[in-house]
Formats: sequence, C-alpha cells, structure tokens
Amino acid sequence: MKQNVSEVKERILDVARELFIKNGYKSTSVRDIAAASETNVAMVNYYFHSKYNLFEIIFEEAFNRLQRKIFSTLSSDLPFFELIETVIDSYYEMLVEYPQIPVFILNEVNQNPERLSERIRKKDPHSVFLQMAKRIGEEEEKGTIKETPPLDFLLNMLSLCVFPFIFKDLGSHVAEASQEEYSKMIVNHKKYVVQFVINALKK
Amino acid sequence: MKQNVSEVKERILDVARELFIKNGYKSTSVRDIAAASETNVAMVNYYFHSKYNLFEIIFEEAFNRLQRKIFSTLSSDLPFFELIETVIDSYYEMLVEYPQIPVFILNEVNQNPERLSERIRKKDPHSVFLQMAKRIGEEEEKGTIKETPPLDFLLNMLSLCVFPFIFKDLGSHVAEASQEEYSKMIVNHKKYVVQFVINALKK
DNA sequence: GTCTATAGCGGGATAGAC
DNA sequence: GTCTATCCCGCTATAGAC
Repeated sequence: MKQNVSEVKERILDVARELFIKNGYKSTSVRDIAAASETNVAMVNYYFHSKYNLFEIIFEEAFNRLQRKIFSTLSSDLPFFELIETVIDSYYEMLVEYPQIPVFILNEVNQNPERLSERIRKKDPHSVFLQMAKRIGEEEEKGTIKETPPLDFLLNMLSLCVFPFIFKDLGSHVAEASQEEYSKMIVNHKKYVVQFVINALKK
Repeated sequence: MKQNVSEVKERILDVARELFIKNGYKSTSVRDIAAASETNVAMVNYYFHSKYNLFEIIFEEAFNRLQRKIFSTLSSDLPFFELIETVIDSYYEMLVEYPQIPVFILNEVNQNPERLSERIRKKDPHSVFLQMAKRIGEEEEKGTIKETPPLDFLLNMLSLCVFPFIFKDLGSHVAEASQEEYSKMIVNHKKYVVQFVINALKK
C-alpha cells in the first residue's frame, strides 16, 4: 500500500489549493479535502499537521505568485508608455490564468489582516514605489504627461486591472453572459484599458 | 419581561447586520449575534426562523442600497461631463458611508451565485445601460469625446470607484497607513479619479 | 415573548492497530 | 505510511417550562 510519499502529499496539496481558492478557508473542510484527494482525514493531518498549516502553504504560494509578477514588471526599464502597457498586459496575463486569486486573497485578508503585515513588509514594496514615482517625475519634467500623483495613479492602474476579475461572477450575470463569454470580454477589455490609461496620462 | 417587540427584533437585526457584513455568513454564528444583542439563540430563531433567513434580509438591504444609488445617478439628465462627475461622487459618498458593503457582496456572491440571478434581472439594468450608451453616442457625434465602447467604459468607472474600498485592508498595509489615514486618502483620491476619467474620455 | 436545556450534526484532531 | 474509530468541541435549531 505504501505509495510514493511526495505523490500523495502532492495530490492533497493540489486538491486543497483548488478547494481553498474556490471556497475559502471556512467553507472548506478537511473531510472535503480528504475525499477529493481520495485519502482520509488522518492522512491530511499526517502530512500537514493541521488544516490551518495547509492553508498557510496555499496562501503563501498564491500571494507570492501575484506579487512577484507585479513587482518585476513595475521595475523594468522600458520606455514609459511601453512600461505602462507591459504592466497592464502582465496583470491580465496572470489573472486570466488564475482568475480566482484576487478574490481569494481579498477574502482571506479580510478575515485575518494580521497575517499580512509582516509578509508585505518583507517584500519591500517601498522601493518599487519609489522607482515608479521617479519614472513619473521624469515624464512630468519632459512634459509628456500631466501632473500625476504616483500613488493615485498606481491605485487606478491596479483598480482597472484587478476589478474586472473580482467582478467576474456578478459581472457575467449583469451582462447576461456565461463565464466563458465574460472571460473573452475581459481579454478584449484590456485593450481599452491600455488606451484609457494612456489617454488619461497624456497632456 | 415582555419588551416592545420591534425593539428587540431591531436590536438583533442591527447586530446581525454589523457582524454579517464584517465577518461574512460562515464566520458569524447565531451565538455571536445572540450575545452581541444581549438576547439568546432562541430569541434570534424566534424572530427570524433561521440564520439563513436573517442573512437574506441583511443581504437584500445592502444590495438594494448599493443598486438604487448607482442606477438613479446613472440615469439622471445632467450634461455629460457633470453626469460623470456626479456618478463618481455618488459612488464614493455611499462607499465612504458603507465601506464594507462591496467586499461583503462579493464574498457572498462568490459563495452562492444563484441567489443573484433573479434579483438582478428584476432590477432591469439593461435599460439603464441603454440610456448611458445613448448619452455616450451623442457625445461621440458631437465630437466632444473619443470613441468609447459603453460597456468597457462603465466597467472602468466601476473599477475606479469600487476597487479602492475593496482594497482597503490590503492597501492600508501596503501604504503603511492606518485605516483612518487610508480612508482620508481615498476621499482625496476621488478628485484624481474624476480628472483621470474625464481626461481619458476627451479628444 | 422569554429562556434553559438539549437534540443532533459536522467539524478538527489524534490514538492506536496494522 | 495508512486507516479506522473516536474524542470533544461548536454549531443550528427546537422542545417545553414559565
């Protein structure tokens, strides 16, 4: 009966990721995870000690993936307008692949805010922000863009990229479209977002 | 011991609203509601039959409040750019007052999407959308704004208004600000959003 | 209308046999 | 490593006394 250790462990992890991301912490039971991974409750606790510990692993993964992508594109040295376009592209690319992640993170942050304080500080978002602020300042100097408060601008970019995915469930109802149709709409929407942001910046 | 009926009922309702909106359905127990309203579990079920029924009442309230406000401003007949500004003002006004509502609605929609299908259809968002599309068409004709796909534009407005509130918990950490400071930032941010949207539209 | 007591279930975790 | 059986807790809902 002895199976490859990492194979079983991996299967539990995969199933747990799917369920936690889809249904959140509270709504996912260890019994659900055991059933879906064709093991049992004891196995889940054998490999991961506790439900909460398993959850932390999943959450860390998801959060890091999102953050790495954002930070790396934001600090590239492309020409300014190309940078903007690349950042938006990059957000959409990752969110099309993992559309449930923002809702997942926002839900769980809401339930347990302390969890993030330290985690975020470790990543040093401050320096990324400063670099972006510098780029904006340079463009203002050159007169290619309007006066642009960096924090407000970044918040707008984030809003325009992330919200359509958060709004997915509600949006597909309002638009009377299937989830698939809505997903296609979102991809198309990206083009308008790029154009929208660049128009808003230009003098 | 017999108290004014509506007084006790109202107290339970107030407490339930606060807890459900703050912590969501799953994380709020009838015991919590009973304790916080200084009654007991039996009383809550006496007045509201079940936890789920009580929740539905709260959810309906919150959702209607949001929707009424949005729809009424969107269909006003102000001059176009004033309309845009008023809509944004109106969103922010209501979200400053009830900042937890978007997260609450999004969480619960995610858990139980069917609940909304019918509810939304009843409100006839279609006619509101058509009216807005007409206004946009007129401005395009006049040459005052760029070519603007109505659905994409509305989604952008929604994103820019709602996301800062959804992002509140995370955002205040990232910005290393208290919730109060972040709230002030948001109010200020509104001005930039108005300017941003109008720039993005203008030719 | 109010409250206590409890039924009855589903949850997380673990002991202990294999 | 694996699995069954079980402990113990917290939850919703309700019966029944007052």
